[in-house]
Amino acid sequence: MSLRNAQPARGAAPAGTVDDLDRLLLSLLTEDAAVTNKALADRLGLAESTCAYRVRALREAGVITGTRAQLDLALLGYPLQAIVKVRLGSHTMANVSQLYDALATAPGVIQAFHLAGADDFHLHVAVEDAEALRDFVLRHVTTHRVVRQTETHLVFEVRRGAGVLAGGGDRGKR
Amino acid sequence: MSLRNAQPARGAAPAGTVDDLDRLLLSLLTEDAAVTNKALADRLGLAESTCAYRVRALREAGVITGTRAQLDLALLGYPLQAIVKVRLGSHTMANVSQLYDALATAPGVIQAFHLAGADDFHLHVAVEDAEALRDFVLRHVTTHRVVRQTETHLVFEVRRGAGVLAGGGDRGKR
DNA sequence: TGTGAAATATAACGCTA
DNA sequence: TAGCGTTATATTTCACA
Repeated sequence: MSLRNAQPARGAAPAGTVDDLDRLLLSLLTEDAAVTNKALADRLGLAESTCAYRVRALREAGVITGTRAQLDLALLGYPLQAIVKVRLGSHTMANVSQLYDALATAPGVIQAFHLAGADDFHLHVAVEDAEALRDFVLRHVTTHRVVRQTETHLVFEVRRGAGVLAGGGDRGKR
Repeated sequence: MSLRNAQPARGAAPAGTVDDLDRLLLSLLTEDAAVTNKALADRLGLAESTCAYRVRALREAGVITGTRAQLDLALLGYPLQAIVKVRLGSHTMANVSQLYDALATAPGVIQAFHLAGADDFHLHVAVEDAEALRDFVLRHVTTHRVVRQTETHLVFEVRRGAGVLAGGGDRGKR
């Protein structure tokens, strides 16, 4: 079980299998990646060595891509968040990918979504105040010639969702 | 400087001040929260004790709200992502907050945005396939009576943005 | 799975500028 | 007051049995 075998074992899934225990583990790590291995092992009823082994395997398999610190943006002086919808006038490959690069690296952008549909991109941004928001759009979005239209919506609140591991193991059995 | 004083010092900002060094620190921790204190200190040219001190202070001040493991959703079996726009028919406080709770805890939801504008919520979801996406919308969104309309858009790609700390210290000087 | 050695983190201290 | 270096203690990690 689990993804210890990167080599195509018998009838296993291509990139290794993640079992329910792994899912529980991942679920706990997405809540708080700073938990000690001991605490993790205790909560799952595993030996510490086994627990550490599984976590390392998940990391090496690429399932865990990294761990990041979460910041309180308001405390940092960026209390205003918005979604900026971006529509292009031209959709050549070069245009799109170049703009995507520029948008994703613009200061204040938390996440950049490349979408199918009328909106090409959704930018989730955090800024100091309304003026900074206007500046952001004018400076980093509408300056690009390919951008035909933008629409900015205030974000009242963002919540982390339950994620794909919700339920703790009853999903993914298809 | 920095946020050692939670008490309202002279003309300082309410919750303490975050200086450029703190911002650099935070920037590194948002990239990889698993770095050792020693590595952090080395990279910033700080003494380990000082570095640990500042990180702890940032944590206690609430600037760092936690650390989370990032997962490769595709590897986990959820290769399809979408933005589900949700519009309500009624906007009473109770309706909105109750629905928000339900949406944010629905399995598959990565993030839930509560927005100003025509769309009340944007849900960023990850699912197994197109069928699961349809099921998600029918089961967890349109079932709620207050939901008047939904619109689902495929996500081609999501990128982490530069964040508010981009530039490493030249921002926030207003 | 359990164990033990090496590495690391934490907290407290005095000292300096 | 912020930073530094040191200490002692607790904890973690890693390789191996």
